[in-house]
Amino acid sequence: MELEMQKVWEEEDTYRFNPDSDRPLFSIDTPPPYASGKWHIAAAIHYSQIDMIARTQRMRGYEVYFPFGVDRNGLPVEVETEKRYEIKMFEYPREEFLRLCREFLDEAEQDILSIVKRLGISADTKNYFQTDSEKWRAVTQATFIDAWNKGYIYEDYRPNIYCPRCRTTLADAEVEYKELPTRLVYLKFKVEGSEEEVVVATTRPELLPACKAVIYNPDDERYKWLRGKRVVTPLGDAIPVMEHPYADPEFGTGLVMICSYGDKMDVQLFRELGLEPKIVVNEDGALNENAGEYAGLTIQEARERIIRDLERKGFVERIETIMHRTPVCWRCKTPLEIVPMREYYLKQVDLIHELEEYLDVVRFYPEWASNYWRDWLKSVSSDWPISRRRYYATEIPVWYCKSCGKPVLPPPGKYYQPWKEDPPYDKCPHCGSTAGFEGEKRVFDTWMDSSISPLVYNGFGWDDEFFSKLGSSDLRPQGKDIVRTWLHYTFLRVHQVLGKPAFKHVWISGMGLDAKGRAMHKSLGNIIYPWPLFEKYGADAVRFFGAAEAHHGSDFRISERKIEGAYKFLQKLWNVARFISQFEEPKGMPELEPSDLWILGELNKSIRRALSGYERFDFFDPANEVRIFIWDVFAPHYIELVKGRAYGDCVDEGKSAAARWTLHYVLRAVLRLAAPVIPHITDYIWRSIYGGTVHRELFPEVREEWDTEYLELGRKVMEFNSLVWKTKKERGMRMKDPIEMKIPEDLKPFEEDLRKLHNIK
RNA sequence: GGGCCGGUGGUCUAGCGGCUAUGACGCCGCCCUUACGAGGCGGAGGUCGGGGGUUCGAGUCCCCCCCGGCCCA
Repeated sequence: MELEMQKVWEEEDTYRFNPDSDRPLFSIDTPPPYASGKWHIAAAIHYSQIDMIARTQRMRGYEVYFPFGVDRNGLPVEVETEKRYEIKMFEYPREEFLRLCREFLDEAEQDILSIVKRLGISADTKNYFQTDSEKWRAVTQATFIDAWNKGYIYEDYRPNIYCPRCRTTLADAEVEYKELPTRLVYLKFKVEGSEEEVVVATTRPELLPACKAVIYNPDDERYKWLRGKRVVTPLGDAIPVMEHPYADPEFGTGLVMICSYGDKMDVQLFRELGLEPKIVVNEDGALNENAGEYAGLTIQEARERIIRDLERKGFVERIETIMHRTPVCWRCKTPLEIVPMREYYLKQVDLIHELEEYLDVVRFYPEWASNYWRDWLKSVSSDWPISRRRYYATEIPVWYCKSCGKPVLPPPGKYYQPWKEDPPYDKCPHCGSTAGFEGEKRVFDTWMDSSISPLVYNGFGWDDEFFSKLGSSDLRPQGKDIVRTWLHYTFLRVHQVLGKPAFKHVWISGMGLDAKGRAMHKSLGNIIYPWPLFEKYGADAVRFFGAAEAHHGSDFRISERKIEGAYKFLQKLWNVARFISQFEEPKGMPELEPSDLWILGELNKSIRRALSGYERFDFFDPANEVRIFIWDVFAPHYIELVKGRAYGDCVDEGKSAAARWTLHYVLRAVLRLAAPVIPHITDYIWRSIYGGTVHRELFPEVREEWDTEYLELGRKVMEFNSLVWKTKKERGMRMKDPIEMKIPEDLKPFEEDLRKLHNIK
């Protein structure tokens, strides 16, 4: 049934976006999933929730632009490709390596697209975007050229976080921390001009050649006497002893050696203390000539060697093994180094204040999720290094004049590959030389591409007319884990390009966890794949679970039990619809009976709750409200109550019509209310009973004239029903058996329906 | 170490100072038969994360701590 619906939607293009519609436009900045590896169920649910947003907006009267894109740039695919073919990127021809990456991406992409389609996601997957397409990359480069012209780009030589394995610099956001066992080596330093010794503990003995100072905490009385003195390292260098609060008296001996560079703190201390760095680690992760006899060794080798040497010479007091919080590469988990390199930077520090103002105008769902971004803005302290020494990414569109060496940029609008192409000019604008140009070999950080998604999707740089209608996207839906990267960078970049907030609405979701509450990771082996669940329960059941399981914004645990429960609810809905479909729907509204007014009042209540949930893009209330209404109220009480009347058993035609009319009215309302969450079954029913598609309908409205006193009485009817059923059971009677019962005075209006239902004499 | 969010029976959830703490899913009995492999009736299951305090009275307000998730240092 679901597959059948999906085919119909595709054939009739149900969700086609018409930019010239007279409805207000609403555009969604769909997260482009990364095309590597297989999707787990949490990702599938995330995208179906985003789909619910799109469907909600359609039913609220918007013309919704819901594009789809696939992220194909960057490290992960390079790593996967290296693994699959057992090759090393830098030892492989660049062109050829790119081809292998593309092959891998095409496969992964198809896997994702098939899941997206199976979920019934109403995005435009026919014309999907790819972040590595010429179209997208040309826009990335155009916005870079724009930023360059506006003075946001600069190149600087400074310490960078560097992954020796991936041979690239990393942004702060790409650094992870891992507790790793490390040896803490206690080294003896001599105090200059005396025979006294002090002991310094370090996890990085191989950086001893780069050691430029030793610090202690100003509150640490043990070392006050060292103030102003110098100490001699085991390698014979005399270096100053300084006070700095960074030194933790509890760690090691309380003395810390400062080297260029062991970690980010070293970088800061070198600056603060005015020390001259001595660089000993090269870009390939090996020590250089500054390391003296250790030159040419890798960091690991140098560490072993220096420990051995120093032990032999008696400089090692002792060695402890500790758990140390080590910065590692987010992708390959290799411990990171700090290496000074020349890199391009995009300014952001100067703009933080302007971005903070957006916190007041952009609406976050849930409201408190804005804290994620607010906190990050507070802690941004350096500009964004945007160049990378990798292959599979957008090239930096710069050539350098072979004569004067100055950078020259091409005009925006085209996709450039400077490492293999000639520039679109032959004379240097700086020196006039025609000596030719050297193409830039570096590429961009992939967030440079993804951070302009709301521009690319909406036509910026490739369809001006389209873009003029849409502007930047209206809503960004995404997970909370990438606020400081994707969300932050998008606001930054769009601000630089347009001078406006990228979005009006930002929707932040929690994470789907496994049954024990852990995130799904390959390494944990706890990944739940979606296909078996689709086959057993269908996409709607999975979607319903995704909506009804937890409030928006909080993490939720995946439970097959609950998905099964959702499936049962869908069955119930199906049968309710089947029952109602046997009755003809009366044309005009007949005069309604108390029972009818009661259920319509209940319906009002449910519509109110559901719509207020939809307004917040929170599907918890809508899903649960519909379920409770159908399952606990409408089916067991109202339908039972009016069954006889609907069939027309010994009642007049008007009363029968009232029941039939109400049944259909409620069904129509409920189907529309549930359509964003469970699009397949609702449309299937809608089409077979009423014709047309439910997905082009609007949400049902509250009709206040139905907020009557029967609403309250109806609750009593439900209690009375229970009482009758219980009494019959106690007396060992069958449900159909006639019974003598007194109907409470206040339920008189319902008397006729009640008598029929319970066969009351 | 800091920030944010959260912590109510196995799971999700109502509750926003006041009766013996909701409801759902799941579980266990019994019953029934239908628009429905569904339903009806009953049942087991909770120190409301812990400890203090405010109050006549606290999941509900305040403080401290613990745990989980995410992020940062």
